[in-house]
Amino acid sequence: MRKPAKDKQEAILKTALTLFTERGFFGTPTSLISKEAGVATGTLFFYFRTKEELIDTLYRRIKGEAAAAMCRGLDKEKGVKEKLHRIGINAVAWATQNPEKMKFMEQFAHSQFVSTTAQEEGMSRFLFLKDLIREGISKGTVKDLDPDLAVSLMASSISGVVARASTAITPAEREEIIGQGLDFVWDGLKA
Amino acid sequence: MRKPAKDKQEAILKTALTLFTERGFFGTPTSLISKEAGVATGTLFFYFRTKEELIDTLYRRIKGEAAAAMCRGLDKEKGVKEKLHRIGINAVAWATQNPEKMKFMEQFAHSQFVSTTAQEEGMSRFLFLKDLIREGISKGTVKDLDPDLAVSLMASSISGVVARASTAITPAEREEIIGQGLDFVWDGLKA
Amino acid sequence: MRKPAKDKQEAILKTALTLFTERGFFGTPTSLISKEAGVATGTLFFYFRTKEELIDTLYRRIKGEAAAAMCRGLDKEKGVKEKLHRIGINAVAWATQNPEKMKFMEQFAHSQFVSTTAQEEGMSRFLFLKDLIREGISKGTVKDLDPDLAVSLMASSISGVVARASTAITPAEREEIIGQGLDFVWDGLKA
Amino acid sequence: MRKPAKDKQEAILKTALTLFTERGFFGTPTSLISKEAGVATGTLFFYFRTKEELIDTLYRRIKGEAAAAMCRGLDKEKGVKEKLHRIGINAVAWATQNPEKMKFMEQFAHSQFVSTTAQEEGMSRFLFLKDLIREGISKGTVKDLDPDLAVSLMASSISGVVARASTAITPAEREEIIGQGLDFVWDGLKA
DNA sequence: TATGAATGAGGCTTCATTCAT
DNA sequence: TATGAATGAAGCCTCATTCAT
Repeated sequence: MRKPAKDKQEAILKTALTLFTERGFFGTPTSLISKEAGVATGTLFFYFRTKEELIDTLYRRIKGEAAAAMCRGLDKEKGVKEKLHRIGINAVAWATQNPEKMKFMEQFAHSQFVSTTAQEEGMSRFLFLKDLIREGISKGTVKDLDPDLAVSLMASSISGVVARASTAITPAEREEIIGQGLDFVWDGLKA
Repeated sequence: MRKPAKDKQEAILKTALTLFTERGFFGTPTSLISKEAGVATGTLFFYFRTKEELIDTLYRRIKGEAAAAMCRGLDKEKGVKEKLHRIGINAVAWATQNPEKMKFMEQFAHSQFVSTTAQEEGMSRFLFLKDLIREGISKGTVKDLDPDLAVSLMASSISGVVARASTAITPAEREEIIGQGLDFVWDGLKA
Repeated sequence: MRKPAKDKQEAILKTALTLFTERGFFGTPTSLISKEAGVATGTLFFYFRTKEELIDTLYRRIKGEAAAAMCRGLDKEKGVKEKLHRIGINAVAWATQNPEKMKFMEQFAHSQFVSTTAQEEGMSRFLFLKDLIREGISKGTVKDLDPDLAVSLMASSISGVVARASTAITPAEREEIIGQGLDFVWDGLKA
Repeated sequence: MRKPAKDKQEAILKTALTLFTERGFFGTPTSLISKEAGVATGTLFFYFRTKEELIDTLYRRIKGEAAAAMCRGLDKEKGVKEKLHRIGINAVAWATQNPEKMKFMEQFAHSQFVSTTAQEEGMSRFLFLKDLIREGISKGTVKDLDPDLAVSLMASSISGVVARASTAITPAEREEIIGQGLDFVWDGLKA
């Protein structure tokens, strides 16, 4: 029964994500991860040399997933405004549908001590956003502001929207909140 | 030799703030805090029953300081727009001038496992902001959006501005960034 | 009852010596040392940062003791022969009376991986032996051989004597063995 | 592709010898041995039931080799003196030419916790030496000393010679050292 | 108030060994 | 014969916390 290769690795990653978001990186012993994942302690360290490597791997995966989700259907949009809007919708949708992953990423971003390599590597995936902002500025659709600031503001605003949206009671209310949030961002950016 | 009592407590708090922002809550042993603060290990636990209590105390203090800083000169402003602008300026100024404290608060906000009591208590200090937003909406100066969302967006945007501002090289550049950031917020909120 | 300072440190060193000689460095968990010494696990690491540091400390101590024992009464002897003889007697006597310490040192000397610093430092204590050999050579009492070789041969021969002496049944037999061993060394060295 | 079977077993033994002398028994994980030997972890345990058995096998082999080397050309020598001298030359030559194996044997001899069976079995190969000493004593060529002591002294002296010889810089220097060492032994033993 | 030696639960990681293939 | 993923006991060490002084 040693067939389903990598099955255990997946189980570990999945369990780790849940536990980390529930209890934090430091509140989650590796022993608990392996127990909940149904594998031996040694198995975790067979797939990930250290706890930190496990966290990093998780981060890279999720960051990739998020980046992919944000770009979904992006090529169908023509104007900068539409593209930014689509990105916003995608981002908020992904974050709302994957609250654990969102929480994980925020925890990661704000934790000292965890590998900065992964942090920087993750950022590189969002360079296209900066380019989009630049394009908007040159076309006169977007205000003439610092592109890095614009990216930073978009990211943090989405965070803010998601935080509020997650306390919404009805789906309708949540939709409403999300719509208002995206308007805020666009009104803040447009020329 | 006539050191005012509580001197050591202050030393502990000050040292803890620095170490926590440098190394994170979990990367900072209490033994290191006491050593760097120049007191014995036991002394720390004389003033704070647990490490968590030390963190909480620090949080409450800083949150109070931040709230006070945000309100500075607020009564001199008349309109809602002016008031919101002043709050924004104050907030960004405080965060920029107290990067350690800002970093501490963000770390605190995103760490599971640390007391939620302090977290909620801290939030209560910002209720006045919500009232201000409501006032703006009723007067027609501010968009008709969910007040909680507005507060959340303001807070996260300020975070975004500060993150970008902290990478600015010249003071002039920083001022520029801050100005653009505040414009973003207001344009996003105004009716 | 926290008075007898350093008492626990001594207990740890003493227990460690016994256990290391009985079970080897690697066959002796630090947890066993602390248990047998009647202290908490943490206490061991309060006095010695690592297991290796404990081993090193023990080594340095014992090496110092051995060196001191070898020199006992040395100034009363006049000729080189008498001095070498006294050193031999002292060395064998010490080793025979401190079998644990002797075993510890041999184990240490032959274990890879343990700090070489202590090993070299220990050697320096025996430089006087080399000088004595040199003196004997120049006076024509000792054969003209390489002084380093002579020191090495003395040390290893003493090891050989002790190994055999430790299997002696009666004290008289042991004395006989020791006498023969010392004769061997001197006959091997004399001009 | 027609590799003679047992090829892997040889590779394991060879690699193990090198690693053990470089890093010690406990500093060498079986996983490292198999990796360096180019075989799977399981393969090592196919040929040797336990790590200890691997060490024992290595020990027995090397001890046999050493014993054989010591006896080389022994039947051509007539007198006891000549025989002892030949043994000495052979022993030192073997040890000098096989430093890894020598180091391995010394490490083995001084490590507690490793099987004593092999240790005793190995000793039995050197009984002929004791007989030779006895013969020398009865013929009046060798001092009248305890034969066990004599064997012990010869073994340890050879160890001492090798230790010093291994730090020699030129081959000529080494030859010189070895010659002096053998003289020491004989002068120490002769009647 | 202040000290710092002492505690011990618990964390991360290693590694000899097994076993299904 | 040979593989290597999987196991889990056990090791070293950390660190929040206590308490006698």
